[in-house]
Amino acid sequence: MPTRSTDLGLALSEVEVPRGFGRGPRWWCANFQDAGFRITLPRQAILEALTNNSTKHLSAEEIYFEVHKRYPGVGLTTVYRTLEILVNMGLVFRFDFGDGKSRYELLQGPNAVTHHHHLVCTNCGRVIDYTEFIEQEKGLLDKIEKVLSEKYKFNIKSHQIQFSGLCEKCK
Amino acid sequence: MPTRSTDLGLALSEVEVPRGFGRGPRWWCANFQDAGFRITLPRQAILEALTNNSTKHLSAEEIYFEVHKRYPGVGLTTVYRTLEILVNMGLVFRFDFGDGKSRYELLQGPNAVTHHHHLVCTNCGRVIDYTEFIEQEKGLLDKIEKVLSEKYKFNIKSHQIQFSGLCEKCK
DNA sequence: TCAGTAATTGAAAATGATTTCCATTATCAA
DNA sequence: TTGATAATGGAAATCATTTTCAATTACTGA
Ligand SMILES: [Mn+2]
Ligand SMILES: [Mn+2]
Ligand SMILES: [Zn+2]
Ligand SMILES: [Zn+2]
Repeated sequence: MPTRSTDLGLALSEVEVPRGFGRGPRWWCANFQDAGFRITLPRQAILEALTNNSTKHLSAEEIYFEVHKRYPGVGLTTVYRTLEILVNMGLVFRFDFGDGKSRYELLQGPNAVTHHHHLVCTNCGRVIDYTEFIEQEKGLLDKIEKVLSEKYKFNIKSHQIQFSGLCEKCK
Repeated sequence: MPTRSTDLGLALSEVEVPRGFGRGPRWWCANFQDAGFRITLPRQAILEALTNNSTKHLSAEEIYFEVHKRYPGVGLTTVYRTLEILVNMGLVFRFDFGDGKSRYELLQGPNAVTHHHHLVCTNCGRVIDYTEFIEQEKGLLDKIEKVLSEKYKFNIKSHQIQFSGLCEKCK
């Protein structure tokens, strides 16, 4: 018997030695297993949806719709639950752009978008990712983070820079 | 008759020529009048609550409680409505620190807190204002703002920098 | 391989912040 | 002082998110 398999039909060798992406192996399985969480079909589906839309800023419901196309049995509640886990594990970042719902962005994996910050239109909600000056931002923030961590005894996990205003159409 | 008075009992000379603060004259009246809004008792009460708590990060309901102490007739709905106006006028900034409710900070007036950014505990919700490196941050952000405004045709109104992590007690 | 056990799930109900409605009241220009 | 209309507050509606709970499923250990 070359590979054992789980009830999900996932070859364990894939779980243990991820190599590709997209339809293929699952780079994030180790994260789940290490944290004591199980690998389930809904969780796969949700990661897949995030991966296939890594340049967007999907809400929980939008992720649910995305998942629903291929896995109609997955519920919205599970989407919320999985997103919470992913945020806590640091694989996903949760944003609030002021439209009343949380929005999520994949931080890890081969398909993750590179480090960037945001420009948000307060009128229509449009969000632009920008990477201009990102190195300078990163340099300054690293320095600040070091000082603040020590002074305020904070264990800093992440940062966020956001500009708000009116986009071309809205101003 | 030296000064006329409004139905609110506010001497018009105070409205037109604000000079002090706290219990006294109303620096923000011009903002409301210029924007075509009326000066009302609920609005005074809300500005007063924000002014007397400018170092906190009150939610709409907390502002409502604060207002309620002195003006029990003012409703929560009006607090929400007034906050929206204040945010749009740029007198108040709306934050989301991840606890499910918006929080507000006074930006203008003699009692406003100086320009700063935030450190947020994702576990207990504690928020720390920091001003370390604020000049360097401001310098860099101004430069970035100039470039982004032009490149993306955005009319940038404000920015935000936020660090998230665990505070001393929670880590 | 397989059963036992605890984790996970989906649907429905609950929650809670914010918004909408609407009849009444108050501001303020004339 | 008065009239047009902006503003108000309470109740009801909305809507994103959370909770509940009985049924299902993944994984452990034999
Ligand atoms: Mn982004
Ligand atoms: Mn602050
Ligand atoms: Zn816009
Ligand atoms: Zn804390």
